Amino acid sequence: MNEQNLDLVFGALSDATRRGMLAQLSQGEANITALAAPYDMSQPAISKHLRVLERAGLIERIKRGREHYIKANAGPAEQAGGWITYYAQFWRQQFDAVEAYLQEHAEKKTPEGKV
Amino acid sequence: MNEQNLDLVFGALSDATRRGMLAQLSQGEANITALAAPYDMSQPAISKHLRVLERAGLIERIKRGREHYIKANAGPAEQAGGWITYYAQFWRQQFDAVEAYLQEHAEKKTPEGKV
DNA sequence: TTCATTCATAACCAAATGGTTATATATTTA
DNA sequence: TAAATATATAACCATTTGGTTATGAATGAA
Repeated sequence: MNEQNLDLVFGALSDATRRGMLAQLSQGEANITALAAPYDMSQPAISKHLRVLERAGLIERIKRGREHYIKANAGPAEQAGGWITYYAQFWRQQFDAVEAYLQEHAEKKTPEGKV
Repeated sequence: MNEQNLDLVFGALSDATRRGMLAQLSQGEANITALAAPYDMSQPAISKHLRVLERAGLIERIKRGREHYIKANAGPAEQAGGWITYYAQFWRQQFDAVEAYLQEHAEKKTPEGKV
């Protein structure tokens, strides 16, 4: 997964409506009408959100007659999650190291360990 | 972490420059000049990117004299990563279930298991 | 065949985003 | 004190984003 794909995936995840759709898809595939139901939004708006998710590779479309079924694709999300997990490890490590240092040098905000 | 915070975190992560800064911060805190160095971009543009990261809670600012040191904050990233991990589990599960079903019913693209 | 349903596309709009240049502020150095 | 450095802010601009209404195309049902 290159940088531009990460842009698309994180960008797609940065909207509550789209995350809601993905959450709904965790229950299994759904057609577009069903996906749209929870939102007070025009049908073309829904269509646009789905296109964003599709461009990011987070969903796939399967046409069955006049209905389009949507299913979520784990791969790109896992990649994006991997990016976070990898770096968060280092950030967490540094934070904990500073905490430990402060602990050792008793530079606590509540001295003597009392409240 | 509420929906709006997730918007901010994923939105902040959806730009390669900002991800690059966070990657750099995995090596430890840095001042803004150092963070800006790899990018062919004006100083105010860098300043804006940092503000986006800050609003998302992904970084913190520590002023030491005229220099502002930046350090990454693991918490919000971990939360966002948790969102992905949680749902990706279901999406992956469904995908694998379909794969297994197709396997069992021998509806493979390469019949008889041969190429 | 005709009507209803499902979905996509075009055209438009306001607001947000990501960049710029110019300028200001605070701090350090000479 | 004067100059240099580090950073922020204001004002501006083009593009993208997230919504709308209007319309069209494909499919299914009556």
